[in-house]
Amino acid sequence: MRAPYGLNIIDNCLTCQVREEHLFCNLSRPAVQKLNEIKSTAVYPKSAMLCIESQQPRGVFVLCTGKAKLSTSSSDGRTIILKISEPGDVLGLNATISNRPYEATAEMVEPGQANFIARDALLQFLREHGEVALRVAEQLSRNYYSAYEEIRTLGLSNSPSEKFAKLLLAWSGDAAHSADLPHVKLTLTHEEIAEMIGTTRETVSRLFSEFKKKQLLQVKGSTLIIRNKHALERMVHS
Amino acid sequence: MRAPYGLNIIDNCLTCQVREEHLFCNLSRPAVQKLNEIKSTAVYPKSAMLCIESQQPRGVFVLCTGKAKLSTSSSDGRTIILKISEPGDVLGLNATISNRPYEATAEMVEPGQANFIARDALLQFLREHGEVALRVAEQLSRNYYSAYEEIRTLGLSNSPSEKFAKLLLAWSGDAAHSADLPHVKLTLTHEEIAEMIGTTRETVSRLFSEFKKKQLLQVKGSTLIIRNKHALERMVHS
DNA sequence: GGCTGTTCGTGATAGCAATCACAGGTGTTA
DNA sequence: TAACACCTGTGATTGCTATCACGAACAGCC
Repeated sequence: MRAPYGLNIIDNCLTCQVREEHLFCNLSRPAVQKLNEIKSTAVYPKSAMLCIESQQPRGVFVLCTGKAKLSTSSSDGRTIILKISEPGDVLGLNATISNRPYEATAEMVEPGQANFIARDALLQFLREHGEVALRVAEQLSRNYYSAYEEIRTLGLSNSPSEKFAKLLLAWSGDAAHSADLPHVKLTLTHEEIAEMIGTTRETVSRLFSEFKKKQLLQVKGSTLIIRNKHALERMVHS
Repeated sequence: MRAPYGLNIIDNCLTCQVREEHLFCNLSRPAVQKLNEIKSTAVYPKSAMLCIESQQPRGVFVLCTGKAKLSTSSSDGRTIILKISEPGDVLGLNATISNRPYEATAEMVEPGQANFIARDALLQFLREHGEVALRVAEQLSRNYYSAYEEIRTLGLSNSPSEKFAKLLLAWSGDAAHSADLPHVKLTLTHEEIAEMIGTTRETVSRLFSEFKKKQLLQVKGSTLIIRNKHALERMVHS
C-alpha cells in the first residue's frame, strides 16, 4: 500500500526521532518487524494534506520529519488550528481506531516525511500484539488531555491577549535558549496565529505591536525572542 | 474499599442501565464476576463531589442513576461545565488510566448511585482481562470525540445565541416528544447554562427572552418546549 | 407569616474586538 | 524590472456582550 503524495522514500524512519512517550518505541522485536512490514514511508511537500476532516479514515500517519498543522473548519469558513504536530506525533489515531471520520485536517506546513499504516493492517497488528493496544490507549489519553487543555484555553480565557500570551509561553517551552532568552523560529503567518487563538488577523498584528511596545517580545527577521517570560506568565493566570 | 459519601447500597447496579456502547457490558462471565468483586456501590446526594479537578486519581466512577455535571475552573473563578453525565457514563477514566490528576470536577446535580472501582484494582483487572482494555481504548476515543465537539463549539461559533441554539438542539436530541414537540425538563439554572456556553447569566436570561419572543421555545414551569427546531438548526450552521 | 438565600428579568453603560478599508512590505515568477 | 499574490501594519467605526445595579419572584425554614 502506498501513501498519497508520496515522492521519495527514505528507509526505516519509523524508529528515528523517537521520544520516550511515542507510540511505537521500545516494542518487542517481532512487533517492530511486523510494523516495518505494514508501514509505508513517503515524503510530503509543503501544503500536502495527510488527511482531511470528515473523510473516512484510511489509516494513521506517524510524522517523522517536518511539521503539520491540524485544523478544523465550520461550514461558514471559520477555521481553528488545533495544534502543530511535530515529528513523532501520530495523526488520525482516534478516527482509525473507532472508525469514525477524521476529526481534523492535517496539512504539512514544513515539508517532511511520514509513515502511513493502513487501517486494516493496524487493527490486525493490534490484535496480534496486545502490548501495543495499551500504548494506543495511552496515546488516546494523551490526545484527550491536549484536547482538554484546548477547551480550557478557549473556554476560560476570554481576551485575545491572554490566549496570545499562553501561545507564546507554549512556544517558549520547547525553544532554544540563547543568551538566556527563548528564541522561536516564526513559521506561522499572523492569519494562522489568529486561527490558533480564535481571533482575527488584525488583532494578532496589534497584539504583536502591543507586546513589542511592552518589551514582552522582539522580532528579528523570522526569529521571535521572548523578552519577559515572567510577565507573560502573570498575564495568563491572573 | 469504600466510596466516599456512601449512604445506602443497592446491590448489583453495575449491570443496570446498560447501553450498547458502555464500558462494562457484554463481558465474559469471569470478567463480570471479578468486576462485581472489585466495585463498590454508593448513593450520592445532590451536590456531592465524586471527584475533584487536579486531585490524584483514586479510581473510576460508573454512574448508575442520577446526573453529574463535569466542570473545570480557572484560578480566577471562571468555570465551564463540560457536560452533564448520564447513567452509564464513566467518570475519571483518563486520569485513572494515565495516572494524572482528575481533569474535571464531577458534582451530582441529581441524587443518584454510582459504582466506584479503585485504581489499583482496575489496573489489575485490565491486565488480567485484555478484552476490557480494548473497551477502555474505545471509551477514551469517545471521550476524545466529545471533547473535540466542545472545541468546535467554543472555537468556531462566536455568538452566544449560536451556542445557545446548539445546546437546545443537543437537549432536544434526547428529549421526549409530546404533540410532536420536544419537551425537556429544565434542571439547570441560568447560571449553569451560562457556564455551559461560556457566557454570563444575564446573557442567558436575555437569550431566553429573545428566543421566546421569536417563538423558538416556550417554558412551562420547569419544562422547556422546543417550538421551532428547524429555525434553531438554521442558526447553528449559518 | 415573615425571614433569608437563591434565582431570574431587565435597564444603562462601557469597552473591547470584529469588521472595513487601504497602504506599504515582501517574495516569486516571467 | 514589472507584475502579481500574499502578508503585514494601522486607522475609523460599529456592534455586541460583560459588567454593574437593582427589584421581583420563589423556595425553604423556623
